[in-house]
Amino acid sequence: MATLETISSVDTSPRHPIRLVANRTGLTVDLIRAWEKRYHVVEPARSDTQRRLYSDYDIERLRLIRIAKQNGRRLVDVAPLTLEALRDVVSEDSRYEVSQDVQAEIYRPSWTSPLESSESADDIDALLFSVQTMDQHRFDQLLQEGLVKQSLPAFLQTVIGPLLAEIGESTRLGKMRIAHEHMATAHLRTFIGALRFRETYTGNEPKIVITTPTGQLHELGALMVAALVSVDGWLPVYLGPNTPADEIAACAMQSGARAVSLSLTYPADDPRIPTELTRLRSQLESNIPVFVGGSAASHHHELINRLDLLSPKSLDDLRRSLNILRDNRFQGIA
Amino acid sequence: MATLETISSVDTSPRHPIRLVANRTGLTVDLIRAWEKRYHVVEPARSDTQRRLYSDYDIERLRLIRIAKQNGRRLVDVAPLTLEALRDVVSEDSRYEVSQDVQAEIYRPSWTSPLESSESADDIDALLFSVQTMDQHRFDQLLQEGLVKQSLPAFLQTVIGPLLAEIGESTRLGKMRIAHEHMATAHLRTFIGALRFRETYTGNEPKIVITTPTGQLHELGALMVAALVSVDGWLPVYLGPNTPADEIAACAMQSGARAVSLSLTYPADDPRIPTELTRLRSQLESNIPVFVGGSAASHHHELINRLDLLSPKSLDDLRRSLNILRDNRFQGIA
DNA sequence: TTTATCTGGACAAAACTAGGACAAACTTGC
DNA sequence: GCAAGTTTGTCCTAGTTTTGTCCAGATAAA
Repeated sequence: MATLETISSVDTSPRHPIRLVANRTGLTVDLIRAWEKRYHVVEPARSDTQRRLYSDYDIERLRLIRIAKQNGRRLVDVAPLTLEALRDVVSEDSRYEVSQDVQAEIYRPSWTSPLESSESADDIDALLFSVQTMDQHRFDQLLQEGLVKQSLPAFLQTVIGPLLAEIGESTRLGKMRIAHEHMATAHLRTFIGALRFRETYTGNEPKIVITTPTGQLHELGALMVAALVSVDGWLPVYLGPNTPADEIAACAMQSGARAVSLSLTYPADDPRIPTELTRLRSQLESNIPVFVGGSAASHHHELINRLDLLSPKSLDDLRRSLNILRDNRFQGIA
Repeated sequence: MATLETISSVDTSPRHPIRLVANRTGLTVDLIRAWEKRYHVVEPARSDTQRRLYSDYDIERLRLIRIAKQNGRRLVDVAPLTLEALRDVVSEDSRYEVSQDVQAEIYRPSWTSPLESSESADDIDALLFSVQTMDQHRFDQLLQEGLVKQSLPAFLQTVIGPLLAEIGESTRLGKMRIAHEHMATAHLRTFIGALRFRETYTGNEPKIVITTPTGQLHELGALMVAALVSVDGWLPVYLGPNTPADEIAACAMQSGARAVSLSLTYPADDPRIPTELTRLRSQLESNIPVFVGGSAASHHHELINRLDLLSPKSLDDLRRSLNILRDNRFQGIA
C-alpha cells in the first residue's frame, strides 16, 4: 500500500541555491532551469534578487524525476506528478529495471531502457581502481555519485553486489591485496550502514530482524537487506553478524518482528548452519517467516525446504515477498 | 603551543594573527577581510594597534563556511549562522552531497565542552534502556542528540566509551542478552562509522592507517580513533579489524601514511600479538610512529616499550601526540 | 629597512537570470 | 521504413548579482 512508504515530512522551506541542488541531484544547472521553463517541474521560490531558492521537497522531486527518466520515463509524463506519485513510479520501476523476469501487467513502454550494464561496469571499474590505489575518499565519492544516478535497490543490485563479487574474486586470485579488500569492506560497511537512515520513519513500520547465524561473519549481505527493506517501509532490527539462533528468536519476540532475514555466505558448509536454522525455526512463532539469502543459501536447499523457510532468488524477490507480507497486515484496516 | 593544551575546552580567546588563520582555513588574507567587510562573517578582536586577532572559534567558523561554500551554499546564506547551525548545515550537506573536486590546504583545531559527568550518566542510562528494550530507533535518536550536545571528542570520551564498557559488562554478567549487545554493537558500528563524514576533507591532510592486528576482531575502538583523528585534520585510512602486519605495512606504504594506530581489546593475551607487532615495526619505515591503544594495550607494556611503539594513555593523549606530529610537518612552511 | 597588516575602493571573474536557438534522439503517421 | 513532428539536453547572448582579487597609501612589526 502506497501510503506506507510515502509518509514523509519533507521540509518545504525554500533555502537551497541552484548550485547545491545540482550537486545533490546530479543534474546540471542548465537542465534544472530548462525543466522549470518547459514543464514547471519545480517552481522554486525567489530571493530578493530573483535567485532561485529550492526546498528539500523540490530537491527530492528532482532526484526522483532524474531516476524516473533513467528508468525510461518521459519527462512530460512525470513532470506533473506529486512527490508521492513519483515515489510510487520509481519504486515500481526499480522492481523491474534490474531483474529480467518481467511479466508486465505494469505499463512498460518499449523504449524503456534499464540502466546500461556498460555504464554500471564503468562505475564498478572506477570503484575498483580507487580501491587499488587506496583512495578511500575517492571510493566514497564514487559510491555517493553512483547512488544519485539510480534508486537504492537498483544501486545495490547493479553496483554494490557486483563490486563485492569482484573484490572477493580479485583478492582470492591475488590480484588485490588483503589490505585493499579490508579497506573496501570496512568502508562499504560504513556506507551501506548509513543508507537506511536516509529514510524517514513514522513508527508504524513492521519490523524485521536481520542478521547472520552463528559462524557467518560476513555481514554486508545482511546489511544490504536492511537498507533495502527500509526503502519499502520496514523497520530493520539489525543485529550484525554471527548471532546464535536463541538470540535471534528472543530478539524477534521482544521487538515484535513480523519477519526474520538471514544471510549465508561463508563458510557455505558450516556444520552449525543446519543446527542453528532448525533451532531458530522451532523457537520462532510459526507465523513469522524466515528468509534465507546470500550466496551460500543454495547449499542448504533441502534444509530450507524441510524447515519451511523462504529462500528468495534475488533481492528483488525478497522485496516482493516482503511487500506482500507488509500489505497483508493492513488490509483489514485500510 | 597553546592550542594543543586547550583541546578539551572551548577557546574563544583571541590570539591568532590573520596570516595563521589563512593558513589554517585555506582562505586568502584578502578574502577573510572581504568577508568581514561585507557580511561580518567573523568580527575578530583587535590588538592595541588595530591588528585583527582571531580565536579558535573564529577559525572553526571560517573553516565551516568554506566547506559550506564548496557544497554550493551562498555566502549570504551561511554568513549569519552560528557555529552550531553551521555544523548542522555542513553535516547535512556532506551526507547527501556529491562533493565537487577539492583541493586545498591545511587543517585547524577543534575543541570541546565536556559535559558534566552526571549529565552524561543520565544519557548513558537512557541509551542502555533503549538497548534493553530493543528500541534501535530510540537508540539512534539518543546518540544523535548526545552528539549535538557536545563536540565529537568529548562525546566519544564521555558517552560512547563508558557505554561500550557498560554494555560489555552487562552482557558478561548476564544482565543483558547477547542479542542486545549485538544490536547495540552493530548500530554503533554504523553510527561511529558515519561520523567520519561529518568532517570534510581538503585533500592535504596527512594520512594515518587505523586497524586492529590479526586476531583482534573488535573494531569499535579503532573506529572511534578514526572518527576522532578526522576531526583534527588527519585522513584516516581505515582497514577494519583483523589485519595482518604485512598488510598494514603495505597499506601504510602505498597510501603514504605518516602514522599507524592499532587497537587491542580482546583477547588480551593472544599469542599472535607480539609476532604481529614485531613484524609490523620491522617492515615499517622507522619515522612512522605506531600507536597502540585499547583496553588490552597495557598487557603488552614491555613489548611496546621494546619495539619503540607509542601507547597513549587516553584518546586525548593520542590526539595530542598526533597534533604535534601533524604540525611538525608544517612548521617549515608556516 | 623590510615585511606584514590596515582601510577603502576599484575591478574583474564567476555565477545567476531570461529568452531563445539548435541538434540529437525519439515518436508518430503514413 | 521513411518523413514529419516532438521531446529534450546543451549552448549562446546579454544583463544583473555575487564574490574573489588587487591596489594605494598609511601604520605597525620584525
